[in-house]
Amino acid sequence: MSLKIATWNINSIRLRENLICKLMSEYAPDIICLQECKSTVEKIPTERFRALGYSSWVARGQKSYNGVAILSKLRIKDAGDLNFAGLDQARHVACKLENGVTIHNFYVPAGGDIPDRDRNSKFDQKLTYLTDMKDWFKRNTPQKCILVGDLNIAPQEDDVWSHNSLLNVVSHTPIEVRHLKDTQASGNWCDITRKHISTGKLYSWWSYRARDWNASDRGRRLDHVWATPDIAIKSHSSFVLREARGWDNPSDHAPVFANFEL
DNA sequence: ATGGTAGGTCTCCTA
Repeated sequence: MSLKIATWNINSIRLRENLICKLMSEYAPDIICLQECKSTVEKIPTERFRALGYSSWVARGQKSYNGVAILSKLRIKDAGDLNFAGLDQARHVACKLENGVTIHNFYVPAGGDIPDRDRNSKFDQKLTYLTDMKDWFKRNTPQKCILVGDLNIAPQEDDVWSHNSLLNVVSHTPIEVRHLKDTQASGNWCDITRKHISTGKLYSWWSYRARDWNASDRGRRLDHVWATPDIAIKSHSSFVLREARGWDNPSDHAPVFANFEL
């Protein structure tokens, strides 16, 4: 069976209901993982999603901040969530499909502005969150798993518009990259996006603050699709839907897609 | 070197 999955930091699921429906109608992923829903679970508008075939869904939410959801055309069997760094925030939800594949959807803390864990508690929480992820996947060896989400780190030089300019900017600092790599290694995760698009600049986020995000193109690849080796060998293509950043009233993130033939 | 925009909500926090 083929499996097409998309991950998208939506920056308010209620404000962007139309854009999600557009993605569903025009690109028809089997599974859409959303982050920054900024909504309690009860207020998520699921009716139109259901009408478009996404009748199985799970979410974790809170008022104003964070929030994650998995909207699926395939029946979801089981769901759960993990709470890392003692934050008690809606930053993770997981589900198991009937074909035995598990999907993890993460929204890693952004980490504030100052890249120093002693001076900035949000940066400390981000690194602790990644360490807790690493420890959890070390203790619970993932198999037949796909991990997606806004991990808020652009690890490679080609994942940012300027490696040198961003070395001291939260999202691309060496200590964050090291933490992300350690997390990746702990679960034996394969970076699916870079498996298929191995060289060249690739971004999934462009700041709202740019005068012209498309012309200046100062992007970062903050959104990721990973898979365990048993699933990774069955992946065959990936893409970032850059055009979605230019849709009306857009999120500052573009959806990232991966295709599998399981 | 600085400030730029966006969303949610309860007047400022977070990204």
